[in-house]
Amino acid sequence: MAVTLKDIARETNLSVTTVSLVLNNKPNRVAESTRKLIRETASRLNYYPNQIAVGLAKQVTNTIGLIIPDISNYFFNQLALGIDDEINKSNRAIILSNTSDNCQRDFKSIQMFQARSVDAIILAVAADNTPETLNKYQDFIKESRIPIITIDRYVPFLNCSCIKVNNQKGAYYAISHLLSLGHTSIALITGPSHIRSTQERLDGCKWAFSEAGLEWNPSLVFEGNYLYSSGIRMSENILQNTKATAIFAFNDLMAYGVYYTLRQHGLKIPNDISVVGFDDIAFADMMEVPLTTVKQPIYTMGLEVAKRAILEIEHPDSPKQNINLEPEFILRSSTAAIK
Amino acid sequence: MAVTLKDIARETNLSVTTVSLVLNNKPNRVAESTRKLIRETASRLNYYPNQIAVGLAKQVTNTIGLIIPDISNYFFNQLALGIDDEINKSNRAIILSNTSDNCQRDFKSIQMFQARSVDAIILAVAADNTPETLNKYQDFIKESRIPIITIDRYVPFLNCSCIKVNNQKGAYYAISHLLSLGHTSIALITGPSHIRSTQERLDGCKWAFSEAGLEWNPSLVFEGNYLYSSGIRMSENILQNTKATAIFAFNDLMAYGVYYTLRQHGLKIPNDISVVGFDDIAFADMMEVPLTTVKQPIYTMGLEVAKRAILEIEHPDSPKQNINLEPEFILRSSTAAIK
DNA sequence: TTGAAAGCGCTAACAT
DNA sequence: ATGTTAGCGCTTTCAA
Repeated sequence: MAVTLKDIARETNLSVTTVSLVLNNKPNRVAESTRKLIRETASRLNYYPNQIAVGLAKQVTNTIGLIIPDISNYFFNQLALGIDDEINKSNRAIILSNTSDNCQRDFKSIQMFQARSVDAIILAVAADNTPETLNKYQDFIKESRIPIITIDRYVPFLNCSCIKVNNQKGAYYAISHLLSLGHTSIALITGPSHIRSTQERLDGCKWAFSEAGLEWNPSLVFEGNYLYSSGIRMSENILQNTKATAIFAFNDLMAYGVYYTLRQHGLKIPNDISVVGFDDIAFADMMEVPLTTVKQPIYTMGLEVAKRAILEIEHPDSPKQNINLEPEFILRSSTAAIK
Repeated sequence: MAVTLKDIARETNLSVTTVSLVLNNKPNRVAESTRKLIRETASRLNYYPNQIAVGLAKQVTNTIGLIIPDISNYFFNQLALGIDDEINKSNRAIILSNTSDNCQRDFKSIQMFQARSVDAIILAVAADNTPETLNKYQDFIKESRIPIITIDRYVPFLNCSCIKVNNQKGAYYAISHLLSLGHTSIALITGPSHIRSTQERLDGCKWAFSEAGLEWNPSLVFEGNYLYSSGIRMSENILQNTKATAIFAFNDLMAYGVYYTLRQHGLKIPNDISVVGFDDIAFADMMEVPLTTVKQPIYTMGLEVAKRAILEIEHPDSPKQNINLEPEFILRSSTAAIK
């Protein structure tokens, strides 16, 4: 059994109260000599407060719950890294739940985290939502007395802070770049259309097109699901059904799927076709043709969301906030001027 | 404030004990009618037991601590996925700590997890160890009343279970394959030599060479650090200082570094030089030349270590166990017979 | 300057 | 069949 306050109290012939007071640096005027005595025996006995007991007594657990769809996805593990680094500074711990993009597990995890009295929840909602399940989030969050911060995937009408990248602007950068190279027939591989970030990126594309005075062409829009395999599938479609000279995939994973398909067809990037991605996942420079992409400041986003969570823990009444981080256009070698 | 047992007791005019008994399905003979009443009001009031209080009372938190060097590393996030999936079945939670390969944070995390009364700790020790720090692990683990399971990186003399892949055999597969293709001048890019898994893989290589009646040639051994960049650096060395016709990198990341260097030098894989990796990280099929490698059953390892942790929680006296999982040789396109 | 006592929400041994 | 009581390890109010 670990050393407790009681042990120190017995050892020093003082009360548990006094020991607690001293070890927590409370402003009570405890004699300097006894302070010293307590401190010394505490460190001699290797005392470390039982956080479970502290949690019960103070109703604060110094724990933050993190709910994400897939920790093996670069985006989310990078995020987790940022969160962990920030959380760590304040001596809190993070308790992790992986939902495999199943929103039922979102609900289950929120409940479990509440039962464990986490101080805040950071939530990247699962992708398998329907309008009905979206409502359920509202119920869960409305009743929650602990702050919930959503990340990346904004859920409309949810009264909680949300941190994400400025998707419109990112997509706008991508399309503008391709337009500036003379491409006008640009195929899009999007994410699921019910996901907010997909819609936002789509908006950014439209914005760029309309600014250039170009018509919006729905037959160049292909709905993917953000997975590698759908990049392969959709680019097959694109090759068969369009004369696109460029492809903008709504994330890098799908862009690499495009790479695969083009390789199979003996087409060269960027000479035969230009490709742009979104995210800037790690292994861009491992590819034979480094991918031009829109970089999301993922790690930074992790830091920010953690800071935000801590802020809402410490100031429960602070107004909810929507934070949009700025994307950055990264020019590499997968795009070229049209011939 | 959440609903407590007391609320239900008040609502039903029963004692907290009775309510607790019923809700925990204790074999006390509580009248069926009151059971029903309690169950109904509990679900009506949306009762969910406070896990912190349960933890304090039972000294069991249903929480497992996970300490890993780098969650953004494919190996570890795949592991985390397996652990999470297994843990989840038993309604436990996982509390995560990322050490950035800094062993001081290993110690800090172990301490924190103890303070939080986790039921078990799963530990992949940080890579920055020295003989002195290795001793410190012993102290920490000897004094720990909660089971600690180490993973992947075996620490000698540590009295705790360890789960990892059979590194010797994996390396043996890799070298045997290259030998069978007629390569005899095979360069090795290893990990840090003080890491156990490096030593084991080295052993496997030696075994294969000696079985083939070949001399061990230390000038073909290059010490890397398991990072992409060191794959690049070491393969530069190899090209400059050896006449190797094949390279076995001790992990895939470094193998991709080799890809990079060879590309820079205009060398073709596998015609000019053969490359074998270790791990089988996700994006093998995203590469232009799919990598021949030794697959570690990482996800399975996650499941297994979680099962082992649960077993040691439930049977604290079960003897410690060293489990070696079997690697699998994956033949793709990065190796060819010598010309 | 220090300590007693109540309480956080739950469990469990022991009454009744 | 149900309730009383003590206790898990800590914090905190109030009293001495």
